[in-house]
Amino acid sequence: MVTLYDVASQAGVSIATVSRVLHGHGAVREDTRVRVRAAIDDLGYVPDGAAQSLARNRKDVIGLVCAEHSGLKPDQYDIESMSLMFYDEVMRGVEARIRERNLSLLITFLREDETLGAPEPEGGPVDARLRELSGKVDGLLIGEGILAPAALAKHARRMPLVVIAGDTGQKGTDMVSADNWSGARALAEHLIVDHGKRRLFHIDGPVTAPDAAARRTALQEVVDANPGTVVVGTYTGRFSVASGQVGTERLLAAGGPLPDALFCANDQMAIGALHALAAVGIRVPQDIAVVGFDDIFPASLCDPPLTTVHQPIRKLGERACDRLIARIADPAMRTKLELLPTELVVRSSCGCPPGPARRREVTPVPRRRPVAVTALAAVTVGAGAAAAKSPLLPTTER
Amino acid sequence: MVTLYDVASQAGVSIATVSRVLHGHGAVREDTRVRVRAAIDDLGYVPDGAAQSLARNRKDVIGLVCAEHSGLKPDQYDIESMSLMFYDEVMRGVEARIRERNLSLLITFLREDETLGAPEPEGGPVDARLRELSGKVDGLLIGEGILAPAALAKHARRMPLVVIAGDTGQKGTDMVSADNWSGARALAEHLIVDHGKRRLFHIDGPVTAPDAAARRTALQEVVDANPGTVVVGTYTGRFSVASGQVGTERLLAAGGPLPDALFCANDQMAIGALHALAAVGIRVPQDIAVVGFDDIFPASLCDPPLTTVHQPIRKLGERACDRLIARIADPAMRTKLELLPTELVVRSSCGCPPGPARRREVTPVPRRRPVAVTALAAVTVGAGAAAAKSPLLPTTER
DNA sequence: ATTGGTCTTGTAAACGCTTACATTCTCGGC
DNA sequence: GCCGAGAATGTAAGCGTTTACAAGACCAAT
Repeated sequence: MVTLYDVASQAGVSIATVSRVLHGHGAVREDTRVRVRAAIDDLGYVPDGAAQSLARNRKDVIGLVCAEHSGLKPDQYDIESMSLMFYDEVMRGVEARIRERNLSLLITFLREDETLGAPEPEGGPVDARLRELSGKVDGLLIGEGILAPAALAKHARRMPLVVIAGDTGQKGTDMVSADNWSGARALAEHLIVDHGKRRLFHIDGPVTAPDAAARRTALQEVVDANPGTVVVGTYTGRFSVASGQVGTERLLAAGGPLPDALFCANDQMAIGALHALAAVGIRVPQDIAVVGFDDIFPASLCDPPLTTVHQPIRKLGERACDRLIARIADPAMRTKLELLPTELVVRSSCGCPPGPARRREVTPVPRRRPVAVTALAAVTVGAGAAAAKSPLLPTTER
Repeated sequence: MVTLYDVASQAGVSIATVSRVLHGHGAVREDTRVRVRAAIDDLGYVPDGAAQSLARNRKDVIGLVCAEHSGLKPDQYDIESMSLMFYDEVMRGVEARIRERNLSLLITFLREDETLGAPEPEGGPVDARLRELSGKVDGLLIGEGILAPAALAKHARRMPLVVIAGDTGQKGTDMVSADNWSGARALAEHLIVDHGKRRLFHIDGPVTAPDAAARRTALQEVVDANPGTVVVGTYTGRFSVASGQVGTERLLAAGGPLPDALFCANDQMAIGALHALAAVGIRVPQDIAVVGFDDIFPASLCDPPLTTVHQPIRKLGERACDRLIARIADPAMRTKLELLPTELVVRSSCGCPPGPARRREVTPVPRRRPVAVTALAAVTVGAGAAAAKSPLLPTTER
């Protein structure tokens, strides 16, 4: 291994001088600089990262902790696994930022069996992995749902840490999330206000999922805000295609009039619903509208193409990274939650005419306390949306 | 920051002893061990990775260098971008191995504008990034097509390095690739031997792509080996949906009898072909068969589902990682190329009946010099395949 | 020549760990 | 009680940087 000493002796200077020309810090006479550069090139010297970290007292490395969905067969993609791409996209966002600042990115996947399928309380293997990691990085980016909020907060106290797509209710930890709530509102309003749907069936996500909660609340609020509208039933799914299908089959088996629309908590379940409906010959969107959430890739491919809400995943990574870097620079900074706007993606499963997807960024709706929302929404939000005459409806298109 | 010294003084021992209980190396009396452990937990001590690396003279980090396809709009998946998932999958394979051995994974994406769209000769920005990286890792995994073979070989001489999906012709560098050649042979044989297709049109990949070359050669060999079979034309595409579409339109515009099959060098182009065919009402597979390569996710979703060849991408990552670790342990080891078997995925675009995909691992065909192949293949391979009566044909299914 | 200032360069002390070697305990056998 | 062999522990020398500080070189002004 070539070290500073080798370069120094080859160039006939001290290691301090070599270090200086390497970083352009102190003043170095032109001819010395040239000599040193020559020696560096000649020997093919590359500074040792570990020694630099030790001397500088920073690693210039940030860690990204992802949850791996292990049900997936290696080397086989399927619709379920599309949610996996979430982290791939986050990673690209993070990496872009990292690189601009000449840092490095350390990746760790946590398998589902490690995370116990549910956020780990504390002291478990994930906790240990995180501690171990903390010796190698300046800060950590961690996905939601991997560690229980309490454990997360504990780690955040010991090292710079920001949570990606975290529970927006949780305070005291830096977080960057998509504005699920406003996105779901926009989607519900599109269905209710723009399309005049009145009787909605809700295929909900797991009760433990914070994003499902946000979407659920938003739907309920929009329904409450629009008299005459009602959620005729709810099925609690598990975010999988199969559960969306089962939920729909249950609905159909129960008999009674078909609801106007199926509001699914994610695209996978919406796709499941589409399957179930197609199986019994119910036409979408003529007989019933179906909408999803997330805008996973197959959403644009299914029949009919799915109206959904797109999340700014890559941006999530970028912002989380920015936040982390800020936190590293100033550990005393106030923690905060940052909500990124989502995008309403209108295709044809909602009843809009077929054609290329129409996209509209959802302006964040300021969130009020539950009581206030119900009261105000009837006036403010409902009326506002109606007055604005959504640019996504066929009549206003173009 | 809590250091060994803090723990040592808290436990009333020397730092050497703390280090010993930390790693269970030397003998430590039970009560001391307990005292030290208590101090560690108490202070929340975590060893500093940089200091460890420096002292141990190894980083326990390996780097993965991926090429990013920059044409992609952030946050929007499309068919083209599915090839991007290649690295995501490789990464998972690598990470799995890395973790078993308690190493860390450092990720770097190279954007297309950095890689100049083509393998960089030497001394360019990628070269510099790689050198820089080499100070932070014990070894590097790098994707094919990022750096020109010569530059790659130069780096390989300076540090442990293995190429993923590299040009299988290149020697002197460790490489792990999928057996494109055997996969393409199997696919071509399925079309020609099993389905009796005689007149094939080839939608080829770019001349610069080594994997396209392997597939091209394989096709030609199978054609040569089967008298009466002919490649009626070739269009050189660019691996994109659009180029597949254009190629097919050209073919149609040229008039003349329709070939029996379209042999596309990747799935994206096959999907483009499907579009072009559907646009003029030509039915697949009744009027013409179409096959792709890679088995990207949309291949199973398009109409009809695409018969193609699946690559063991995750395994590629695993094996490359294993190889790198071996190389790090023994820098003098002979370099070698490892070919991983591919899988023939039969859906219905080839003319097989619809239904779930039938998969069959392709046994590697020993590669002979061009002359020998042509001579022997007519007997060995052709006859062999016919005798075996492919288990994928409808008649032999089930 | 001396002085004082600016440039340029060198010296040496960290940084936090591992580990070879030295030292001190402990204890059974005498 | 003393010896010697392990066992347990401590000491200190690295590992390759960065950087504060010291020192030397050079030059203009005195």
